[in-house]
Amino acid sequence: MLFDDQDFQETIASVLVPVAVPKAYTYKVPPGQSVVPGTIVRVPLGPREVVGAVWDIEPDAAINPKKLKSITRVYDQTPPLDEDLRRFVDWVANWTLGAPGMVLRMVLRSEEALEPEPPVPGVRRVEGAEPERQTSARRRVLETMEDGFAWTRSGLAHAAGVSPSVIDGLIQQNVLEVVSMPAAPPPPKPQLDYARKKLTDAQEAVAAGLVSTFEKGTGVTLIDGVTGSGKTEVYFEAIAEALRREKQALVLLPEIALTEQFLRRYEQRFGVYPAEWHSEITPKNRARVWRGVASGDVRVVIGARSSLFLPFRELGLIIVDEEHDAAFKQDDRVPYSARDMAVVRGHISGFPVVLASATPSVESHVNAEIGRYTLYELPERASGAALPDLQAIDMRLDGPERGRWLAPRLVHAIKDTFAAGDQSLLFLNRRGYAPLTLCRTCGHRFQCAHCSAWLVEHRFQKRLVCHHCGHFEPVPDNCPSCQSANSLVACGPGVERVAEEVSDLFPQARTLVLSSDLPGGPERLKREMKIVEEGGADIIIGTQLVAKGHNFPKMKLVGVIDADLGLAHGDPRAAEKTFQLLAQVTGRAGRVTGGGRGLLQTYNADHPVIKGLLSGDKHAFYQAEIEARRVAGLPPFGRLAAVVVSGPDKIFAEGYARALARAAPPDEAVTLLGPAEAALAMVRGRHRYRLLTMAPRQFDLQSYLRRWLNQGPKPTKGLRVQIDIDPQHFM
DNA sequence: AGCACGCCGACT
DNA sequence: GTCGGCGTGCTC
Repeated sequence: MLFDDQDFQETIASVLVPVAVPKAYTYKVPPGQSVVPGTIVRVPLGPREVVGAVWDIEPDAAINPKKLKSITRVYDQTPPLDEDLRRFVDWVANWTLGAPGMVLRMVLRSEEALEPEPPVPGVRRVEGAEPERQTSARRRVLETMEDGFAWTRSGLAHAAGVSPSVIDGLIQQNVLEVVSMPAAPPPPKPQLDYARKKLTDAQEAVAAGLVSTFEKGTGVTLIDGVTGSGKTEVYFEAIAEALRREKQALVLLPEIALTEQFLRRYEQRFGVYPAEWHSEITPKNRARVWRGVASGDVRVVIGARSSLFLPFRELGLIIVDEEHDAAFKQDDRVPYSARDMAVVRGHISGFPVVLASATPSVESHVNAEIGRYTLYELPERASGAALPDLQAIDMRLDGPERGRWLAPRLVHAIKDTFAAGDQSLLFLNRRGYAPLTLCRTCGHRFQCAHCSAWLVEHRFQKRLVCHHCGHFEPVPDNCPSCQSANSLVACGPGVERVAEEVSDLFPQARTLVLSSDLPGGPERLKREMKIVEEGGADIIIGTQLVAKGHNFPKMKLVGVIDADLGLAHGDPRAAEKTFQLLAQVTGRAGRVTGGGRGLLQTYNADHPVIKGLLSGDKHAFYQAEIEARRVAGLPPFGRLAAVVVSGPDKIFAEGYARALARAAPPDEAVTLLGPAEAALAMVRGRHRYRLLTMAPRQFDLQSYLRRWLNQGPKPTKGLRVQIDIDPQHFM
C-alpha cells in the first residue's frame, strides 16, 4: 500500500532494513517519489546507508516524527519484490526466529544488480582509416574486424591472436575508435525439444505424473530413484512443462561441485546453459542473474540453497536434487533448510515442488508415506544394468587376525580384482593412522586439551591431531604421564593404517590414499581423482570424499572397512547418515562403482542399516528408523528433535551439547547440533523439550546446562537452541 | 596519557 | 549486521 496521506502530512513508509532488528523502520518518502510494498530503497541507518525494501505493514505510529529520516534513493528501475516473495521472507523469518530484515538481506544479495549493467567500452574501425605502417599483427586485427561490428579490446586481441597493446597502438593512430557497447543481450531461451532423450516406460510414467501436478497447482513430489535410474531426465520434463507454461524453474543442488556436470547435462537437453547461482559466482554474473531472474529474461536457475531467495518474476517449479543432503541447511546467520523452505515457497506461490534422491531423508519418506507428498519410485537403472551385489562380512565370525583390519574374504576379493586388472576401493571414513593412542604401561590416553576428544595419530605428518577442533601436537617419544619409552600403542584403524596393510599384502599393486588432509591440497586431490578415473591406480583407500560426485568406471570392488562406524553416535540421524553414505559409496545409490560387488565388514550384521543396504529394501530400514526414534523418546517421524549449537564460542557450545546429551535423562532427547529453525516448534508445544517452554529468544541455556553439568568452564553467550523439524506441520 | 580490545546497545 | 561509546588494562 502507498502511505500517501493526501492532506498535508508527509508520506511515510515502513522499510525493512537488512539488520537484525525485530521490525520494519519508518522513513519519510521524498516528495515527488512514490513507493509501493516491495519497492527497493536506500535509507540512512545510524552512521551509514543500507539497501532495504518497503514492506506492507503499517508504519510505527509510536515513533517520534521528528526522528524520521528520509529515503535517500528509490530504485525505480528494479521491479518491486512481489507479494509472494514478501510473504516468503516473513514466513522464513518467523520460522527461524530470525529478523525479517536478515532474511530480506538474502534477497538483496547483489547491490550491483540494482543498477543497470554499465555499457562496456569497445573498439570499432574508423571508416577508411589505415595504419601508418602495416604489420602482420595489425593486419590480423583488421581482418578479424571485417564484419564491421564493435569488439571489446581484450576479445578482439584474443580473436586476432595479438597482444592488447597492438589494439592500443591502432587506437593511438585513430584507426580504431573507442565506443560504448551496449551491455550483454538477454540470455538465449531454452529450447524445449532441443534433444529430448527417449525415456524408458518407468521414466515416462514419472514424467507424466510430474506434468500432471501442474494441473493441480501445488503439491510436493518425492522421486526416490537409484542413481542411473534417470531422475534427471525425468525432471527435465517437469522443467520443460514449467517453461511451456511460461514459468521460471529453479533447481537446487547441495554443492557447487555438482553444478558443473549438471549444467552440461542441462545444456545437452535444452541447447543453452541455464543461469548459475552460488557463493562463488563473480559479482558481475551475480548481478546479471539477479536482474535476469527479476525481469524474467532468465528462465531457469541452477543454484545452491541461497538461490531460493532470488526475486523470480514468475517462478513455477522448484526441484531439490539430493534432497537428503545436509548442505541444504544453513547454519550461520539465518539458519534454514533450503529443502524445507522450497516446499514453503511452493506452497505460498502455488506451484509444484519436486524432491529427488536415491536415499530420501526419513522425514521426506514419512511425508510420502502418509500421503502429504506424492511418491514415485525408480528402482532400476535406465540402462538395465544391475546394481552392485553387496554382501556383509561378519567380523565376529570371519574377522582378521589381531593387528590386521582386512578380513580374509575381503583380501581374497581384492586379490581377484587386482588379478583381473580391475580397481578396488577400500572405504574407511576415518582420516589418519589410528583414532586412539595409549600408553601400554600406564594406560594414558591422548586427549585434546581443548575439547577432550581423542587425538588421532597422523603418521605421515608425525602429529597427533584433534579432529574436533583442529588442535595438534607432535607425537612424543615417551609417555607424558609415566615417562615410559617405547610404550605408546596405536589403537584402531585409519586410512593410513589400512594403506600400510594393503602395501604389505599387495606390494606390486599401485595404491593411493584419498583423504582431505593429505599434503598437496585440493589440486593434488583433483589430480589423483583423475588418476583413479583413468585407471592409474589399482587399490584406492579413501575417506568419504570418494563418495560424492565422482564416477570411477573401472572400480569393480568396494570394501567398507568399518561399516558400523558412525552408527554409534549420539546423533539421532546417525543411522540415516550412515545408510546414505554407504549407499553412495557402494554404488547402491551413488556413482562410485562401475558395477561389480561390495563387501561390508561389520560387527552388526543384523543392524537395519546393514540389512537395508544388503537387501536394497529401504522400506524396512525406514520403519526401523522411525521405531528407533520413537523408542528414544524423539518426536515421531519428520520431527526430529535436535539440540543445537552455534554462536561465537562454538567449541564450548559443542562440548556442552555433547555433555548435555550424555547427561540428559532418556526421555529428554537431546542431541544434534545445528542452528535455529526450531525453538518455535518447541514453543508451540510440538516437542518434548522442556527447555523450550521458556521465551524463545531469551531462554537461559547457560543455567539450564549448568543445572545438568554443575561444573566446568562457563560457556560464553551466544548459544542458540533449535530443532531440526519439518515445517509441513505449520503450514 | 595513549591506545588496543572487547562488550553493549542503538539503529526509524 | 555494523558502528560508536565506553570501560579495562597494558605500554611508552
